[in-house]
Amino acid sequence: MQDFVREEGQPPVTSEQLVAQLREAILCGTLRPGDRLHQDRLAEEMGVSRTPLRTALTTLAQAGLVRYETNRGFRVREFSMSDLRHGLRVRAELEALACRLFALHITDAEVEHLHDLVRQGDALLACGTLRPETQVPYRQMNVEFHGTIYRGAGNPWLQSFIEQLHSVPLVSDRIAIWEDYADVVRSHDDHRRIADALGQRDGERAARIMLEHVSFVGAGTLTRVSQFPDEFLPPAEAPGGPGARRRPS
Amino acid sequence: MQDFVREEGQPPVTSEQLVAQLREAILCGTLRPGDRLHQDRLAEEMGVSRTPLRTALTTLAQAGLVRYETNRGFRVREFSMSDLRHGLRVRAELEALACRLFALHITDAEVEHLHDLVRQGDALLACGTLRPETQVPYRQMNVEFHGTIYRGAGNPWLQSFIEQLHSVPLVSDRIAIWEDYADVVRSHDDHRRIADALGQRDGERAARIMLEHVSFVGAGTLTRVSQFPDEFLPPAEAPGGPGARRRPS
DNA sequence: TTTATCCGTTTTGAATACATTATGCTGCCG
DNA sequence: CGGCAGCATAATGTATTCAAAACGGATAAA
Repeated sequence: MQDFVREEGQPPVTSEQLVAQLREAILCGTLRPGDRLHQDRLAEEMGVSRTPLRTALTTLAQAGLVRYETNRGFRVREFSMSDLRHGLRVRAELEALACRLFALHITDAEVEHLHDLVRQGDALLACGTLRPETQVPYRQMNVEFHGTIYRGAGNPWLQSFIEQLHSVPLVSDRIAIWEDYADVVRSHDDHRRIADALGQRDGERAARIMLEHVSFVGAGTLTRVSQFPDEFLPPAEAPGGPGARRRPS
Repeated sequence: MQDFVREEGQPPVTSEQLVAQLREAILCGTLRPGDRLHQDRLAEEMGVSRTPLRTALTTLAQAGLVRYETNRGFRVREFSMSDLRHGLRVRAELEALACRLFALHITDAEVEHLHDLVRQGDALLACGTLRPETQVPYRQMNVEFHGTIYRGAGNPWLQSFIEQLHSVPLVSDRIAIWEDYADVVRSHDDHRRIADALGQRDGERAARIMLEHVSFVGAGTLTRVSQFPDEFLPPAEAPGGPGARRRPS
């Protein structure tokens, strides 16, 4: 919530730290899509002046997390279903490309790391059902699996673009919504095959699987989002009443 | 270098205009890679205070045209050959994807526009040789051809990423270095075939040609750049003596 | 000769002050 | 009663000021 407030006598806050805090607040939903970002208010809450705050907001605007209109300030960006679909389409394609590139120079150690992550997932899914306490570690494993591949590709542009997409709330695997155990098993099996294909230096096959993998998982997420748009998408005015999310004045 | 100076009594300069001016200066080479961007000096040259200038520089840093180090200021980003190769690889792939997506919903009018651009190129190349005065219009045609496709794809993320790559000095077609007439003719023939394929709604074929097209033209550019690195790339430590643009390694 | 350190200068980063633009209300007019 | 002009308010954009960090050179010691 308003965990922005800075302790007294702390090292001075830099605008870079503000970027991190604001990004976190946006991705966590503390700041909701469409929210107006009053500079004076925010600056006071975060314990800085408007200057570094504006710097941070400018950075986030360029990164696409907030929108800016001249003389009308910043507000948290809203993502339409269309935005999400388009983002997923490109992410799928880029991560597939990452597979092709990675396969060209992947080391045995990297292959082993991927297999290791697959084994972690095996263990988490071994119980035969979706348990709440396995969600977080499974998600971590998933993020690490994808990250290993697109970082390993060794193309800084590719990495940058994929990371931009991963910072979009619902495009990232980070927020994949798992409901059906069978789907998770299938998705995890994709991981296994991708690791195998990369182990055999078959980038094309890995790319094909990755393309389908991201597309399928993303489609599932989008379907669930469209069923319950209130929980994920901006237009939903918080049902918790007007008192919710009130900032201290 | 300091052609920034603003007329007196003009409408106030916004930081967005500064972004445009600085981008232009960087892409044109007025500001050279590695150049330190002194805030006081630049601000005075451009007739504004440091505040909006810093905003503009922050934006450009996020866009990747300048580099920023805390407490050490901004400097024009240097691109290594590796950066350029990686950028081209991704651009080729993304523009190919744009072809596939565009083919799904391209209109007859859009097809006609592409054919029209091809005809413009035909006219410019009709004389059978590379004439200096045709370079600019040919380049404009080229930029418009590619832009029509990747904008027409209708995917904002894809468009954004491609445009990011086009703002990298040597990755963009904007700066393609044409030397061999035969190469230009071949490149132009690629355009013709891409337009044909899109006219037949054959996105796959258009994508294949586009991938090869961008790769081939880019490779040519990179080859020429590596032959005369001094003219395009920064790392060439000027052997012309210590007075020239010295930087600590 | 080389290296380390101190101190003044320069430059950046943040805070404050000022100007400009948008916003919202009131009151008047049709 | 609806609509619009005008003013008061608030919020943004820019300029200026202040503080902290980095740079550079001179000096002193090894």
